[in-house]
Amino acid sequence: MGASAITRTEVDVTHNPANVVARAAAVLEAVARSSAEGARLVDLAAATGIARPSVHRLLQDLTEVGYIEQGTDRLYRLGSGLFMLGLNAPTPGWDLTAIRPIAAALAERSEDTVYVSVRQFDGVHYLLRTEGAYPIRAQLVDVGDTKPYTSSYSGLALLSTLGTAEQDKALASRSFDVPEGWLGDTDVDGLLRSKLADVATLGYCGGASVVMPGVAGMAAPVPSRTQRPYMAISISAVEARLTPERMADLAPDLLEAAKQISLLIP
Amino acid sequence: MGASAITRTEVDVTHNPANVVARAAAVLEAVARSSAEGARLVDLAAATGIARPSVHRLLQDLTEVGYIEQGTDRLYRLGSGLFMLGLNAPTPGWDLTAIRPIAAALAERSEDTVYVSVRQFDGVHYLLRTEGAYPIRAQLVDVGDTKPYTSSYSGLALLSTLGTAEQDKALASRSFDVPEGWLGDTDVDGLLRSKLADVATLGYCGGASVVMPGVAGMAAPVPSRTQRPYMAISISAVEARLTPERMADLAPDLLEAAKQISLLIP
DNA sequence: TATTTTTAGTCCATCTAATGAACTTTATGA
DNA sequence: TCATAAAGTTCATTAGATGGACTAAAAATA
Repeated sequence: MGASAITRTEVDVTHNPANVVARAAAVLEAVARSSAEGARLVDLAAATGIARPSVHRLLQDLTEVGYIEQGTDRLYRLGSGLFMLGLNAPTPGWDLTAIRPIAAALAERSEDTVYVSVRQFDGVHYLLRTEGAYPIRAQLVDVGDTKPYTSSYSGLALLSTLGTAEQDKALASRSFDVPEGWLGDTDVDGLLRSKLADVATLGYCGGASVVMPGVAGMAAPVPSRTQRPYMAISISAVEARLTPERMADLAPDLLEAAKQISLLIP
Repeated sequence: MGASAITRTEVDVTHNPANVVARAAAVLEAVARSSAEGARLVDLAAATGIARPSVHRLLQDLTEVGYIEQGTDRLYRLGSGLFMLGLNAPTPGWDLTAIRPIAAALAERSEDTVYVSVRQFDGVHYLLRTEGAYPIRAQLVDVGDTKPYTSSYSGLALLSTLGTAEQDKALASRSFDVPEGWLGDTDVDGLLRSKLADVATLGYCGGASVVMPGVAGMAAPVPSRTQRPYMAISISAVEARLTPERMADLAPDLLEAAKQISLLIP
């Protein structure tokens, strides 16, 4: 080694530039993965492994084109420009042929109806249904339907993964088809919020006769490797069959099915 | 000019590097603007003003992250990665759950189908539809569809708020699905321009059997507090029900609905 | 089928714009 | 008030983006 020379370090390995598009995408997806409340700059830097100043400038550039928005709380969120692009983008080919057997197994195990659904705009879009062996079924939704979050446990499971702003909005505009006076003076808002909390603590939520008299259900969000959860799996049955005990009994199977599906989706 | 010297050109003004994120976004939006069939490389280069090789590499990078897909026909389309991001992105300010009741009230009043749509790139994107009580309906568009400006009165209402350059462009490329010879020797260009003028003078435009035989419609742009109008509300019905008299009768309700919606959007 | 025309994709010298360490500013909270 | 942490800014360095020129591969035409 040259004993002479100045203290000049051998090489500057600090820089690590790479494909800017890939870096910007990494930042976008880090934001998408973050809590719906928004993401902090430091966390995005940590998540992507990109230096803070670089992340900061990427976020600025992305803000300029409307793909990122920054709140007064300084947190970064996805921007509505992405929504507009997303409207024109094709839906990913969910591999339903691979997902269906998992749902079918759960339907066989539970003997009731299993739904798989995805979050779409401001509601739940049902992708598939598999019937269990039990002959009495409540046919509340069809495959292809899109329903408000508050109209099903699937919806609540998905809503629980969103920010408080979205939750407040969904609860404020809640509307499920219940007979006048059915719920009496129940604190529906509080009830629904407790269901949302259940998802956080138990990984699923469930109940009976809230959405519709005589109908019970339980649902869990399906984790995603790349995004905030956007898919849910649920079991729907007549009230008598989904007692709290039975729900606790089925919960491990529901969560296991969700986990299996998570391996098949982006 | 320097008589001496070699043929070396004075300066190389060819390069025009700029914010990569902005360029990638420009390419994405050029693809989004293109026909759903896909976009050709040359056209994207022309649309964005970026050199073909650069567009090509940007497309490659965007493909790598799933924001662009290329078919075997070599055409470039938006990728499903954008759909996934769009899922987590906020809708651009407008709150459909608040707008829907207003549309529903107009549908109830008119007994026919009411659409709410937004301007998107070079067309009209339908956000919601509420059916009226009248049983005979023309189902021309679905929610989620994006149609050219010239294919509906909603489109004309939105187009009227744009510059003459955009209007000329839209009218030049007009294409609606009418039977061969349906319009005879009508001056379609003049007719459409008169509809655009109607919006300026009356606040709405309407007519029958231009877009499609037997179908009539009327539409008004929804004012925006912060930008040029980007949303429209329209009534669609079979021709017999939307006579000029009835349109004049319904116009105040249409404009009132537009005004109410304008209070709910940015 | 051969020939032309058009478009997609590749290569590479140039040099801009992206990068991150170091620094300043702003917010949070004790 | 001061301390701490995060946001945001600056700037020398240089890696990677850029587009002209070229080649390859389709379409289009004869």
